[in-house]
Formats: sequence, C-alpha cells, structure tokens
Amino acid sequence: MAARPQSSTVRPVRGDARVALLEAALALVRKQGWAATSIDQLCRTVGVTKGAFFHHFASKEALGVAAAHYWDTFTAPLFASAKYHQHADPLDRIYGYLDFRGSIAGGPLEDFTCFVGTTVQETFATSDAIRAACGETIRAHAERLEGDFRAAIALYPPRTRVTAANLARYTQTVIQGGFVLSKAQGTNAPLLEALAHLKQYLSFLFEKPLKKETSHGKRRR
Amino acid sequence: MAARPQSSTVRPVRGDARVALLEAALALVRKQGWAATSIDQLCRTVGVTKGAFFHHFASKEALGVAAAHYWDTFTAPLFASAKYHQHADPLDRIYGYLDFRGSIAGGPLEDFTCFVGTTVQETFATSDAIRAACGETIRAHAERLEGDFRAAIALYPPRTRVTAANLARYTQTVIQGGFVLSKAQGTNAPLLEALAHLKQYLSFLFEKPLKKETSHGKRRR
DNA sequence: TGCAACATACCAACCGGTCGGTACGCGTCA
DNA sequence: TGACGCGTACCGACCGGTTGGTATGTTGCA
Repeated sequence: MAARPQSSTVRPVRGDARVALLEAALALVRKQGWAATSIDQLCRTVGVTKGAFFHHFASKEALGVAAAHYWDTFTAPLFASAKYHQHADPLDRIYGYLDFRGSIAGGPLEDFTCFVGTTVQETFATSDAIRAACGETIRAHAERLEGDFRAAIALYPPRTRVTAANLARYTQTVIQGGFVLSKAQGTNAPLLEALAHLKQYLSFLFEKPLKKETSHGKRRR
Repeated sequence: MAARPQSSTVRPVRGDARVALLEAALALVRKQGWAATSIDQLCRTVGVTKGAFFHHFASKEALGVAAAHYWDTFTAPLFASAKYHQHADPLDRIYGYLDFRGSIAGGPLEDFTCFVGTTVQETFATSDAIRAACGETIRAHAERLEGDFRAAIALYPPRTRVTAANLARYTQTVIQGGFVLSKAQGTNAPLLEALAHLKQYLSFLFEKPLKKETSHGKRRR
C-alpha cells in the first residue's frame, strides 16, 4: 500500500479529460442513445469525477454540441484519407465512397452507425443547440461530396435535372435510413442493400454502368 | 369551487387508460425520444396514476413493445384507406404511395415522423424485445408494398435484377432517412427531396416515365 | 361477491447540476 | 535559486428532484 499512485496509467493524464469525455460520449450515445447516457456514466467510464465534467462543459447540452462537432473532426479524416479519392473519374469516386461506407459497416452496429443521426432524432424538438450542431455536421459531410457530384454532372449530363447539393443530401438520407433499418433488423444487410440501390440509381441517372464487383448486399450476407 | 369533479371529461372514462397511455406514448416519444419520456409524464398527460400504468404494463419495456404494435395497427388503416390504391397500374400505386407520404409530411416534424424509427435507434442494443417489435412493425409495413412491387416487376421488367421485398425495404430506408435529415435540418424538405429521388429511381428501373405534376421538393418549399 | 380497473403511498437508485476545496504547472521577480 | 502568485484541471460531497418499480388499498361494474 506504500506504492505511490501511478497516476499516469490508472487514470488519463491530466489534460485529457475533455477529449476522453467526448470520445466516451460518442461510444455510449451511439449504443444507448442520448438521454440514456448519463453524466455519471460518462465520468465513470473515463475515470474522472463530475467536477472534471462540469469544468469542461457547462451542461449536458453543451457536451452534446461539442460532441457533434467532435464527431465531424473525428470522421472527416477517415473519409479524407480513404483511397477512393484516387479515381480519376468523379463518378468512380462517388461509387468508391459508397463502397467504402459498405466496407466499414462490419461488426456491432454501434461501431459504424452515426452519432449525430442518433442524437438528433432524440433532441430535434427539445434542444435547438444540439439539433443545429448535428444538422451542421451532416451538412458538412454531405458538402464534401458535392465537388465530385458537380464534376460528375458536368462529365455525364444527367437524365433529369438534379443538383450536386441535392444528390449529396440524398446520399446521406439513404445512409441514415440504412442505419435505422439495420438497427431494426439487427444486421447490416439493409444498409448494404440501400447502398447498392443508390449506386444503381446513380448509374441510371448518369448513364454510366456499374462494374460487376460492386454489388453490395446482393449475394453476400 | 364547490363544483363536483366532472370525472368524465377531465379524465378518460374507466377502461380507456391503456389505449390513452399508448397514444400518449406515441406522441411524446416521437417528440422527445424513448428514454426522455418517463412513466410519470405519460401518466400525467393522460390523467391517471402509476397504479394504472403498472396495471396494464409490466414495465416500461413492455409499454414499448405494446406501443410498437399499436403503431402498426394505428398507421395501417391510414395507408389502407388512402386513395392511391385505386390506380389500375401497380407502379402508379407505388408512386401514389410515395406522393401520399409526401402529402402527409406537413406541420411539426413530430406529427409525421415515425415512432418505431425513433425508438429503435435508442433501444436496439439495450432492449431486444423493443428492437424486435420495431423491426417487425417496419417489416410489416414494407411487406404491404410488396404486392404492388411484385406486380410492377411482372408488368415492367426491371433493368436490373431486383426483388419486391428488396425494393419495399429500400423504400422504407429512404423514408426513414428522410425523417432523420428532416429533423436535423428542421424542415420537411429533405424528406420531400428523397421521395422525389426514389420515384426517379423507380421510373428509371421500370422504364416508366413520371408525370409532370409528381415532383415533390423540386420547386416548392 | 368477485374481479378488473384503478388510486395512494412509498422506495432506493439515480438524475443533472452546484460548490468549496485541492493538486500542479508556469511565469515572474527578488 | 526559490518562493510567490495565479490559472487550469480536477476532486468529491452534496442538493432537490425524478426515475422505474412495488405494495397495498379503494372503487365500480357484472
């Protein structure tokens, strides 16, 4: 008992509490939802006390806003560094994005579903601050697809009048819906199916056929 | 102040508590989410006490399961009696279904979004009973579209291999995603946009052009 | 008379949030 | 060189209220 407390291992080093709380919030909220995740539970999982929590966040709502922003900075590099950006053809980059979303949809549902999608469903009517932060995060993610969609529209004149922003938003709609259905069915199959349908839609719209191998959710389970 | 308590108006008549609680659950959960809706709040809004609640439901989880089933019996007649079933062409019936979903998407978001979609996002990992009930409700709703999709596939051979069940599920995916995006943006526009894209997809797939008037979310806001 | 449909009172655990205090790194000046 | 002041990071007890749930009545209709 005389051993000195090895504070650097048993507990996050001083200064990490804020990030640790944000990361715990992402994990727990994705699994349990926003309201079911209590401040006490967050503090317990990262090994700090409530004093630390309220030193960094004015309220639970403030944590929600910060977590939505953090989710953006957390996921943006994941997609930015993915290799589908290498394709020369903008439409191939979009197909690649959809394939990439399918490829990371493995393991437990709470590990690949969306923090902001889950959170905004609970808070859209009770906290405008959280709602706005989640909306902004989704908008920002969709916006990063707009360049490729704009180039695709220029390169392959679409059969109907569409805009890049419109298509980018629809892409996110399909993905978010895939999350909901997947959670309800307890398998990632609905998400993979939805990605395949979306790709088919784009191939019809831009009149550029799909390669054979890109058929998520058709045969494989 | 001497007026006798008019129990028949201020409080539901004896025997109605169960249905009243279910209906209150639908309304409150759609607005606030599952975990944020407490048993006390439910009892307060319908004017009964906890004794009544636990007389009808063994637990909050049991209420969730019952509410998911109730949601199905509550919404099924709404769609069954809609007039889009009158169309002779099965694809027109499906277009009509999508237009109908757009036409009821007015007013506050919590009035036209989906109870089971909201609930399952919160409970998929913490209550398998609720998750299964929500999944079954979505599946049952999708299944009611399968007949029309099967007829459409027979009538208009699709450009790629699809199944009626597959398309019906994808339809629900798009709608659920539209709800999420709409909540995040605070307007029904994303849902209307998504319905328009889905119709466009079906028109490509079945090679049956859309009529002009059916263009939700394009010009109108 | 019996039983379904409630009401009432109560419980321990937990909720978000407050508050006084403490440990510690860092710049400053004698 | 060191000690002083100060700001940041964090602790942990505590608050009033709420949570889901229970045990025990009371009411009213068949």
